[in-house]
Amino acid sequence: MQKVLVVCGPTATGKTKLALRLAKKINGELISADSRQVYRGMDIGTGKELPVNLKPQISNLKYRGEPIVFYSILRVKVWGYDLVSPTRQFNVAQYKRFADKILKSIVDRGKLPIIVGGTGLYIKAVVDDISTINVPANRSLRRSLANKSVDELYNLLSRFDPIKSASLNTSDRKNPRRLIRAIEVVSYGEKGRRSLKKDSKFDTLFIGLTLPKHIRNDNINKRVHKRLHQGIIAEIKKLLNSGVKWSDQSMCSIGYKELRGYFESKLTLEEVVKKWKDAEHNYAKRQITWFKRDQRINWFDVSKKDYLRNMENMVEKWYKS
RNA sequence: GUCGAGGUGGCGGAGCGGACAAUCGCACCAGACUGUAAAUCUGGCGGCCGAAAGACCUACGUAGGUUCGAAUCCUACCCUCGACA
Repeated sequence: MQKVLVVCGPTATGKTKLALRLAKKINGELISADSRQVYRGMDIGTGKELPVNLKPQISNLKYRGEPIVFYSILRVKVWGYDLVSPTRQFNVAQYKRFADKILKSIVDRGKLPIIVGGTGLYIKAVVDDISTINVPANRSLRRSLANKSVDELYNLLSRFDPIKSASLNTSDRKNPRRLIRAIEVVSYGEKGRRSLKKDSKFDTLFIGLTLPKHIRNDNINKRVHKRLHQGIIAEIKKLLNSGVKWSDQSMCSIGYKELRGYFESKLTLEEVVKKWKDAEHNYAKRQITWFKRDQRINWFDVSKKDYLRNMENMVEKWYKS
């Protein structure tokens, strides 16, 4: 069975660095599972591990008619950066199509695919698949539903798909985005749903990286300042000048959306930095909540002395088996 | 020093005699998640007991007072801010 290594966990734990190290050791290539690093020109704020002046290389693979680029970092190929323009929408389905293709290509070349990132849903889509992933967005439906209250949406869903509506938890019942998506899925009809195979087609090893909260938050705070020094403000200026709008999906990324208040002179840099840090802390928490549920993940506390040796032992043992 | 505004939970900020342990936002804690996922959404959030209902305690600058009852009214004092000196 095809082996796939997954390196996941909350932000600011050093996933990419670790994955690069492992890739060198066991001849792997990285596939970034990160919903923001897909955007071109958003480098500093999304934390792409790019050495200065490193240029992307063009592969012979295509995605939506365009050649897929990759970066060669420490002689390891890294895929998943710079997939689309930041003026575009992006979603799991697109990611899945891209990742499946790259994964196959890595395997074909006899290398080990290493999926690395903090976007749990993206990892899930590749490793476990998502049954309704092929139901496309229905713009006009979404538009017509946009102003409805959650109760109206819920009632609508109940009418079309009572089983689905009854199965929703109290949180999702009040989540307009999910309700609209659920309606979108029913209205697409049965052809949109496919049953998933119970058994994964991969032999997957999950490595999860953690840090005690105070260290993690400290890392995050330092990283915020680092990114400011690296020039995220200039990066945003450049994006705006090139036609990216604050309302674009890409710009609602942490770091960017907080800086908006500063750009519009509504907040001081200090206030913005505080918000930015808070947003990162909250994000890390959400990631932890997501990943915690996955029993397959082998967790390693990065602040512990022997974590590297223990983890590498585990990976090597799995790799050779 | 005088005049004016104000002092409320970790912070911002409502409340201005009973329905107030105190709207709401932030932070914080916990959770959800199947095409926006760095998104979106849910619950909790003074203390103590409790599964819960609920009880009790301590709280709206400090000290008194009025009242059956005060974060809300009165008095004095302390502090902050603005204006005038």
